[in-house]
Amino acid sequence: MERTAEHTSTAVDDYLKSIFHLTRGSVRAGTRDIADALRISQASVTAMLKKLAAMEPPMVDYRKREGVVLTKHGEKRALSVIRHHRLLETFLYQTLGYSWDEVHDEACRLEHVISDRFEEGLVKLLGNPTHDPHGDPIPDHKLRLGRTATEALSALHPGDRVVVERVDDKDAELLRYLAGKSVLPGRRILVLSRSNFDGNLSLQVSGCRGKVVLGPEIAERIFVRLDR
Amino acid sequence: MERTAEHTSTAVDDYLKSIFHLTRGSVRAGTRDIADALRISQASVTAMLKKLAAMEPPMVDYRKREGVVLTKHGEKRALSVIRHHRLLETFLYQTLGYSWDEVHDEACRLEHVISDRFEEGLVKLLGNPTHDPHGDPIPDHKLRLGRTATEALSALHPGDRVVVERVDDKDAELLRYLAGKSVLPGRRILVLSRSNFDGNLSLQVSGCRGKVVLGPEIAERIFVRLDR
DNA sequence: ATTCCGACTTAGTTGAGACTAACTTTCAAC
DNA sequence: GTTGAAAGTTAGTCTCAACTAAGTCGGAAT
Repeated sequence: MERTAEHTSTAVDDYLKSIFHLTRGSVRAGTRDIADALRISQASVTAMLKKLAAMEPPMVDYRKREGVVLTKHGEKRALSVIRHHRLLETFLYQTLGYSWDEVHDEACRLEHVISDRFEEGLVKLLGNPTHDPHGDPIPDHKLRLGRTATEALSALHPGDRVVVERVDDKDAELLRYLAGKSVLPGRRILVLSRSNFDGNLSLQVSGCRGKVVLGPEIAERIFVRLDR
Repeated sequence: MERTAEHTSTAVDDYLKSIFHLTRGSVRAGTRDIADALRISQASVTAMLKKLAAMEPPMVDYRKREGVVLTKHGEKRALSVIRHHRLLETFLYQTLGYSWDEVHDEACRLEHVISDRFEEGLVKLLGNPTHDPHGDPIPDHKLRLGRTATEALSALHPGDRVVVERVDDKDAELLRYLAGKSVLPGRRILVLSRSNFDGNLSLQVSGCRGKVVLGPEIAERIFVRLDR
């Protein structure tokens, strides 16, 4: 009902979130990468990057043909949206009984709309959680992002014992597939072998009889820490 | 993140909701009334009414200079949004610990965005509630709106004993004021007297020592049923 | 019957945020 | 060094939903 203009729009939030994720590792995000992540045209991205850079205070440092990074302000805003997103995922999973693969899309819609009061309510209800259902760390109330030293499952060798920490949450079909194989955050895994031919990993998963075989593209999206 | 186009937009939802509320009682809603309710210009309303009438299926029956009513489809949609709104208010109040006057604005933002799955989760969590914290009936899953035979407190006479059923929820300041006087849904009230001079009502409220005096504009926004 | 006011409509504009089409820059391969 | 593709930018357009300004309509009071 209330036609209250938000300080930053849904679209702006989405751009900042994408840039945040894309600039983990690489220094600057390219127009192309952002366009692909948001499934919009490159031209639209160029236009928006100019706006983000022209805001007061500026949300990004944008240089033509060199890409963007977030400014301090842009990063704060991105982390705030990510905090909302991950708190919501945790809530949907724990309180509303959503399955693992359903939480992402709903959280994407709600994250732009909830107030500080709502966030506070969730924190209290959920007991100040530190990780969402996929194992991603939830930025704290000062928007400091916890790090969990992890590596991709695909980088392991036979004999390694690890615990699943986090799974890339973008792809609902993948999540459903992995849930079927019991590859969930918290599960322990023993790497049995790796094929020299196709790179497939053969795994023993705790609480699951028989072995699980995963292709390298999938193993790259599962993050683990060493067990013990 | 996902740029999924909703079937009806936030703006459309708000128009349908307004028209629904305005056409309780009066037959057709006028452009002026809708403009005031949504705090936008008359011209904007005229433009949107044309669009709503041109939709497939049409959401309203609009006749120039005669006003609008909802069609069956428009009413279904309005009731769906109202169901979302009132379920959310109940959730915010009961589960997240919001106060009486905080729930409306937050629900107004969330109501457009939650999925059927979310609605279902709320219903299960809250035990299929029939009324929101202000006493308004929540449309059921078939979108049938329960009626509670009530009359405005302002229509009562000295000696009447009533129970507060519902309070107009639009005005957060009013809600805070009434909460301070313990005029809440469920409270019993005895009407002590009414002033011939200014129409003020003098009341005895259950669980509250001393009497409460309310002006007629306020009493018009409090709905009650007879006690016993 | 005229007048006047308020409700309503029309016409034209704006700003967000998307799009396509066409041009430029960069860079790797030859 | 030229060339060709991929990445990036510019220019112009579209839709949505708001706006203002300038009319029109209709009913009540004179």
